[in-house]
Amino acid sequence: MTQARTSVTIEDVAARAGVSRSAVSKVMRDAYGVSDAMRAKVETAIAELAYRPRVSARAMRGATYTLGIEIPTIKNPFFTQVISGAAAALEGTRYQLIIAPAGPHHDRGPQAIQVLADRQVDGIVAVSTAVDPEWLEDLSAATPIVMLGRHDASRNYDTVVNDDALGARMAVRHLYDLGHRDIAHVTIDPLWENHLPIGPHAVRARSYRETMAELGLADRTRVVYVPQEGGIDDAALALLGTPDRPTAVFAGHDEIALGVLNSVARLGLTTSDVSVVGYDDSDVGAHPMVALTSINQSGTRMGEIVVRLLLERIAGREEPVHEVITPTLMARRTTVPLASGDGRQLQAHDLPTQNK
Amino acid sequence: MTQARTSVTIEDVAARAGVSRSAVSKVMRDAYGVSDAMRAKVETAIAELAYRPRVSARAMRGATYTLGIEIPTIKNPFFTQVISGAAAALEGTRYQLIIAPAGPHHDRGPQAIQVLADRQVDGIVAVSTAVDPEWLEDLSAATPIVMLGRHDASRNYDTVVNDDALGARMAVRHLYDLGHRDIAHVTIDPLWENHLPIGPHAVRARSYRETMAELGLADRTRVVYVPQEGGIDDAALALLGTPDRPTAVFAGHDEIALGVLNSVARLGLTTSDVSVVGYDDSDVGAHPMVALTSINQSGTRMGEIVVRLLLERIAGREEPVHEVITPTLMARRTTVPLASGDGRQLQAHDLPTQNK
DNA sequence: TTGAAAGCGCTAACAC
DNA sequence: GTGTTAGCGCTTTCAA
Repeated sequence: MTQARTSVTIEDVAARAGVSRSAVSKVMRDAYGVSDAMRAKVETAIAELAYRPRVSARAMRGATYTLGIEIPTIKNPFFTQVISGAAAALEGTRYQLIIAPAGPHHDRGPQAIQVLADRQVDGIVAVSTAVDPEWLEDLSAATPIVMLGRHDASRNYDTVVNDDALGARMAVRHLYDLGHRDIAHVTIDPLWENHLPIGPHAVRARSYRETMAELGLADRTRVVYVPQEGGIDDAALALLGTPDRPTAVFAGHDEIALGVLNSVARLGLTTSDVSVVGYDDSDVGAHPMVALTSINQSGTRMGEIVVRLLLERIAGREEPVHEVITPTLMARRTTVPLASGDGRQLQAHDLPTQNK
Repeated sequence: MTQARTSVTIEDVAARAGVSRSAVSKVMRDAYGVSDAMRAKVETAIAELAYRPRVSARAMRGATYTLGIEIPTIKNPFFTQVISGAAAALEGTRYQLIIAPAGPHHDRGPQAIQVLADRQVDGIVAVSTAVDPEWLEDLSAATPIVMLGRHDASRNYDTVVNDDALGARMAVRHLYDLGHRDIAHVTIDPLWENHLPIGPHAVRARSYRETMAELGLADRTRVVYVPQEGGIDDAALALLGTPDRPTAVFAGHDEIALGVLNSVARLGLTTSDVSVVGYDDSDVGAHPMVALTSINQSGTRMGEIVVRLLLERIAGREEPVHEVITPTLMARRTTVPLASGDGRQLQAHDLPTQNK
């Protein structure tokens, strides 16, 4: 009885409407050369049969009208912001978005991108920087690609990056201006980024070192690496559990910053003991109960830009575009002047400013 | 010069290996009847040419080895937990996961599911309850489907639900045991669930009412609806900004609970004035700086189960399965005894308790 | 303006 | 054990 697993094809629609398959195809893609009468007939038949063209079949000749986005992990809210922005930008177009998460293993980025390519998407947004440039060149020859957060330039693919060097500098200087000198940087293990110096975290780390040096704090420079997922707490506890703990931490992203705050709390400390700055300005961090000072790089906006660039590429643009976003510092309660006692939690004293 | 946009096909591999296309196909699917010698030759050719079979072409005859998951919004961390669980369960299989977010519009669930069906995925996990049962029957006749959080039963699709009635009861009783009588429920607008009484939030709301009635608090019952995305703060401010504000709030999920806490803070109140319970036990809520009391329904575990059921269906199971998960209460700092004093953050006044 | 026909890259009978 | 062949559902020349 169950006819099951068989669905209506373009052939059925053609029969119902009393026209040819190609006629139906033309109507669907509103191609040139269809009379109003035929269009009406076909559209009726489509509606009556609830016909849905199969993307797979279509992919063999034409486009899939699908854009794919690869993200390292769905757990990091910055990436969900990007996705929201991208989805919003696609609203009203005939393109759909599918998402491929790379997951917890630090070498799965290329695999997730490949998953999208195998599915013949019309364009790919990729976030992982752990991708071999050569492989990327090949891939981008066959499919339009936009890389997010990759600090290099290629003739074949577009890039959208935040000015990570500036963001890191702002974070460090903000802490410095509050009187902090012992400023550590906690960031993700560079293994994740395949040791390439072009990922956002590599750039932030470099800028952190440079800024510390500029401020005459080269000897106070301390970088701690944490695994991509999990393990943040252990690393933070180790850093903060020692007598010579830093008075401030600049975290590579908000998730790490939250882990650091977690450890601060577990050690019975407060943000008067350890100031914390994050990166991404996620909703969670912005919540009044957390009030995390953070660098905003507007994931939503980046998502929108990324989609725009991809659609331009699909429409035929050949020259590469490399967009740079300027970040903003959002000062909140997790950064407080050094050596302050507290009210809400702080009063002002003067800080020894040892500028040159 | 750029040969571009043309890639290696099964034909090329066959030629390189000096065998037929079907031989290559068999090796790829490790089907029966290939000599070791041939296998070796073919595998070499595949590697040398970096051949990737096209999922679209494969979809026309066989399987896509792709599972699709539809979620209402990527912003709700519970869904990202489910995705993580599902992805983990797929590790080591040849199946891939793609994600289709429905986005901010409350009627886009079916559309997102359709996106997956159009792409010929081998199975679909769907979360939206705003789906016409009849349409679902049709779809599930053609593609294996597991519905998450849908409190109904069908012969064609499997379901995985949390015992939402129990969870809501636990939340209300927990507050009651702390002395609260004025307990409001803030949940998402039922429009989102298409007015069907089978969605998790509808069930929680019903259970809330019933539990209140059982406790003799029928006249204290108060339900406030908020839009799916955004608008939580406004609704919460309106609820808490009045003199007869409730002393406790049971929120439909953690995101809403965070919004309520946000409003609590903005009104200059603390959780000593208003206790808050959430649902989902998200990472954010569990953070020590938030310490949200919540009902845990283990999204990760649900994701794993959902994948297992789907793979069983694909393997041929016909009889429907309906799994029910038992939730757990995680008591944390956002729920405090009514009228308690205490060190951390509050002074006591006495409240007029007008019990029957 | 319309339709016939030739594939797209792959799988699965079926022959050899 | 291996190759031949017939499509899967669609788009796209190219004739009519």
